[in-house]
Formats: sequence, structure tokens, C-alpha cells
Amino acid sequence: MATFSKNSHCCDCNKKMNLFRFLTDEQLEFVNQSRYEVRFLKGEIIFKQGGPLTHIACLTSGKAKVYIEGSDHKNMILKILKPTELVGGPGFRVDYRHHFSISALEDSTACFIEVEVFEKMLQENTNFCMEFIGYLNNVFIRQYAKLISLTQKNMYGRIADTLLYLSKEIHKSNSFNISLSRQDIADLSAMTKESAIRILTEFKKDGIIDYSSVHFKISDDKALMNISKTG
Amino acid sequence: MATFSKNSHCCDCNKKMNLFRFLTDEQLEFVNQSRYEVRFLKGEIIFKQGGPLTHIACLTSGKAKVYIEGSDHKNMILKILKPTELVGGPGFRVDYRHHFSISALEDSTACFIEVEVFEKMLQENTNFCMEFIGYLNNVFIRQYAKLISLTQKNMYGRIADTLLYLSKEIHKSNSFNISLSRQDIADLSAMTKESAIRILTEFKKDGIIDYSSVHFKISDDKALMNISKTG
DNA sequence: AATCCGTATTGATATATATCATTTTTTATT
DNA sequence: AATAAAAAATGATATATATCAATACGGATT
Repeated sequence: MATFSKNSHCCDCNKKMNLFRFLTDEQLEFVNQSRYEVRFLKGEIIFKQGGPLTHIACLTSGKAKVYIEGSDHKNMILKILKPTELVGGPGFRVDYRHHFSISALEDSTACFIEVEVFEKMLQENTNFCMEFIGYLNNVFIRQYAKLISLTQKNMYGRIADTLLYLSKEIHKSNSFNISLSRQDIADLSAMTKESAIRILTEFKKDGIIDYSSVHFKISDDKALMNISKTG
Repeated sequence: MATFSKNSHCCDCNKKMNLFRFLTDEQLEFVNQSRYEVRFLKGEIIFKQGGPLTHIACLTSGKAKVYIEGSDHKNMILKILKPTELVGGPGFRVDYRHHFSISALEDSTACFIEVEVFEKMLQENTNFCMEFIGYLNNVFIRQYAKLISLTQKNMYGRIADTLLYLSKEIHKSNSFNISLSRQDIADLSAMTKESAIRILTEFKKDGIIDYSSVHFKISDDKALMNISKTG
């Protein structure tokens, strides 16, 4: 079970965190006063699609997946969350419900800020608000790239995109341990796990990547980028 | 060619327009002073993907398609624009470039507002700004539904979704004339035009819809909604 | 009315991808 | 270390979808 502890100053909502650098010192203090820390075990749900959006969260340790629960238990993973990323949800200022779920991929901690406090920050601080709009637009731009990848590329291109995402954006290394299952890789790439596995096997045979269970190594990222283009 | 005419008060940026109802009278006046009207012929480009984002636009008459130009001349239509819808672009506060193209589906007019003026409105008026964030989040919610439709439904479900979108959201009627080509219907549904045509033919045979060239009639929207669910 | 051109339609076929069943490997538990 | 359970991998096959080629149609132009 998730353990709650109020004001336990595990994480600092500090100026280094992209969005928070535009807050005044008083605002930072205010945010720090009202936040909760929560600890999650691997597999536990942080936000549940359809549930009430009462807080926004900031993952402070571990990793989590943000995913849409489609019909027939088919999930689509939108992104992997890593520290120290802020995540609200599109229900903010709309219906105050969650439109995706988030679950911990490994034991993780997250800070929770009441949505009213967050809204107050936006209203008080124009710079912060403008920065937030820029952040939202950035998410849109990435979303469009994902939409095109998933609808116009074949499976090879989509798996290449997923591997490049994990390597370049999440782990920032050619060699890394994933906390994702093969099903998760498939859910990131909009295909069945069997198809995902087959393509990974082919990439391995071709010497483009190497892996065993959780450890992955990108041997030829030029090749992957090429497959991403032509796929 | 598109005809420019400055301050030609064709369209009123008035309080009836969803987002603008939070502007003060002075702000409305300011917006109205600095806007341009432009007339577009069918097929002409309003915004070009990759081009500089200097203005936001409000379609005041006609219809337009918002689409991403993928590789290999494969387009993905994100939405159909109708009066009086505001459209900016995710480049705002990011890279000030357009990340999609917009072209007129019929002869149309659009008002252009300088992006600096729009930003000033957001900075001056917290209500307007909050409303804008809500608007962006609403777009996200729709985008997620589209993502799930396009990646998890079969062609029947996707065409059903497209037909329901045109009927319920764009034309708000069971009987309407489309300004879209068959290729456009395919680009809305992420498939080839041949596949789109085949499915439309089947739906017609089954008595779910009826059409000839541009005129469409939804005869059985319950059936369409069911296909959307099971597809 | 005849012609032209772009769009729409149909048909035959190839390809991409999912499904289902089975085996193998890994991880957790005793 | 032995066992059970879960996850990963492989193979055979079915299905969904794209491609390519051919034909039909509709509106513009002569």
C-alpha cells in the first residue's frame, strides 16, 4: 500500500525544477507547506483514469508510466515519467477528472500539490503561467510526433522510435536497464507484445541492438534512426 | 490568391466567441484594432507547417482542415475548423513555428491577431489566461480520444468515428454536404482512400448511411455508435 | 455534345499485423 | 535446490489493410 506522510520535505519543490523556477520565494514556500509526499510500490496506481483530479503530482524518485486505458484491456502508454517531472492532467480547468492513469514502474515517491494551490500559483504569477502554457504546447508537439509515428509508420519504425525514446530521452545512454515489460514496450508502440518481441529479435539478429531480459544496449543508433525514417 | 484587408471589421472579436468573453471591453477594442482579415479561396493554405508562427487566427466564415504533413505525402487531419473557432498552434511559447498546416476547404475568411497581442491579453487578464489553459486541456482530451480511435480500432470503427464527428460536431445534423474529398475522409481516419471508400460502400449497403458525391445522410447513428465501440 | 482531367470506385493481389497455441526462460516461493 | 507461477519467445495461421491496376464518373472546357 502507498504510504502517506504530510509535509515530509523529501522532495524540494525548488527552482531547479523547470516550471518552478518562475515562482517567487514566498510562492515556493507556500507550495512546500501544502504538499504531500507519497511512496508507491512497483505496480501501484498513482493516478487513476476516470478518478477525481484533486492534486497534481511531481515524481521525485523512481519511474512511472502514463497510459490511457482503452477498451478490451488495451493500454496505450503516452510517456514514461522520471524525476523530477510534474504531471497534472488535462482535466484541469475542464472536468477535474483524470484522463489517463499513472502507475509506478518501480518503487517511487511523488509529491502531491492541491490543484487549488497550483491554480493559485498560475493566477498570481504571470511568468509561471506563461511558462506553463509553453510546457503544455511542448507536450502537444511531442504528441503530434507520436500520433504520426503510430499511425503512419510500420512496426519496425515504431519499435525504433520506442527504443530511441528510451535511450535518448529516458535513460540518456546507449546502455540501460528497463523497468518496462515487453507488454509495456508493445503498449508504447501500439502493437501486440508478440509483434514487439519479434521485431526486437530481428533487431538483435541484425546487430542493431543487444539485450537480455531487462538490460538493453543500442549498438547502432544510426540504423535505428534510419528505420524510424523509412519505417 | 488571398486578399488582405487591414481592420476591415468583417468579424467581431466579440464576447460571444468562447474565449474572448473574458476580455475586458478595452482589451476587446485593442484586439479589434490590431487584427487583419484575410480571404482564402478553396484549397489555399492558411498556416503552413514549419512556417513562422506570427499570428493566431480565427476562422470567421467557411471551413478549413487542420492537418499534419507526414512523410511520403501522407497527411493526418487533426480537425475541421468552422466559424468562429480560434486556432493558434503549439509553437506558441515554444519555437514560434507552425506544427501543422491549415488549408481552406471552401472559400473562407479568417481574422489574424498578432501573437504578441494575444500574449499581452493572456498576461493582462488572468481569467482569460485560465480559460485558455482550459481550452488547451480540452484539446488534449479530444486528442487522446483520437489517438485511441486511430491506434486501437479497426477501419470500420475509425470510419464510424469520422462520420459521427462530421455529423455531431461539425454539421450538427444527420444530413449534410461535406466539403471533404474521399482522401480527406481517409486522412481523418488514418487509412488509404481505397479502404475508406470500401467501408463507406459497405455502410451504405447495410443501410447505415446514404450518400452521393458530397451529400451525406446518417440513417442509423445508433449502429454507427455501436460500430465505433466494437470496432 | 465531345473531350479532358481529376476524383471516385471496383477488383485482384500482396503485405503487414494479430491471434492462438505451444514452448522456453525468468523470477518468485518454498 | 526444487517447484510453481509469470513473463518471454517462437511457430503456424488467420485477418486486416495496403497496393496496384483498371474502370467509371462528374464537372469543366471547348
